[in-house]
Amino acid sequence: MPQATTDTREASWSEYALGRLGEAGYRSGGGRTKVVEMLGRQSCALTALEIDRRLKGVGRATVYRALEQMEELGLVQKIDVGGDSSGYEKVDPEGHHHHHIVCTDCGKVVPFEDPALEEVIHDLRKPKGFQIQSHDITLKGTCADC
Amino acid sequence: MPQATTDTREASWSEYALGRLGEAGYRSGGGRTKVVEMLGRQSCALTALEIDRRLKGVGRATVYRALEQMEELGLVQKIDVGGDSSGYEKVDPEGHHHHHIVCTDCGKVVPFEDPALEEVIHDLRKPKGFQIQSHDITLKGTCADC
DNA sequence: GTATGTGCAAAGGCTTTGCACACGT
DNA sequence: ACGTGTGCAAAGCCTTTGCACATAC
Repeated sequence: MPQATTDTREASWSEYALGRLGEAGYRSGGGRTKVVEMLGRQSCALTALEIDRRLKGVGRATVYRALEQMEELGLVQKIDVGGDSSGYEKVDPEGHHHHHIVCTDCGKVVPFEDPALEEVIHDLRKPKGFQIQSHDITLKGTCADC
Repeated sequence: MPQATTDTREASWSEYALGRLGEAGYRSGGGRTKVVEMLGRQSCALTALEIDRRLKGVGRATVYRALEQMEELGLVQKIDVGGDSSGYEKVDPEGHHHHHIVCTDCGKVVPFEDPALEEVIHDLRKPKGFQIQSHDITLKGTCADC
């Protein structure tokens, strides 16, 4: 039952994120909750403007503020999607994640994952004194349609 | 003679870049040449505004246009330096390159390289039909001073 | 001499901030 | 009731574009 499993994972991220926001001292407001639920439904990145466009009743400022707060708590990650605006996607609390390939011609973003890559990144010898919080790998190239 | 070796490498990138720009049909203009030489002197990324600030006689538009043209030819690479603006750095024609760690607190950018990482990236199984041109890996965390 | 390169200034687009009002606690 | 969250509009900042002049070929 792959579909059910996916739904459960996504639903639990929203709950998890709302919980963490509560613990961090944020009150539960309508706008931010909608942003959280919107991101929870996505499997890949969305730009702030795209979220704003889809969330009709929510102000643009609220979207940006919610994303900023969640990024600070490590609930979402800002990623480079190769345009003027950046993409945001939920961070899996269990550490499972993917990376992105961006088509330099049409702008399409395709997610991919690679266990060997994760392993190397994890074992990386970091420069002196750095405490790594996240990593973001973006491949650029041209897709089959371009 | 490590110093001499470095100087040679950097000087040859400027020449190489200017040559490629010429082959691509661009005339040699004063502003763009200064941008090329400025990038040639750097070992790591610089933002467009930083280049503009340092190049007193050159217009901001010229800096952006030069960077855009060079990125299209694959002479420079645009990288995410975790702020409002993006960084640009020269691409080594021999394929030798590094990646970046950005401090989320102070914004400091530190370069690093890792042969094992390069190997894995190179051997990566790309999604169907994608032709990879470049890759950009950014680690985020806090540095020793933060 | 003609087409391209350049600098300045204005415009454009994404993001942030100020402020008054609504809502959660 | 008090303080936080929200939406709207204005401001900010980086980047791009328009245009007239200078420069390369």
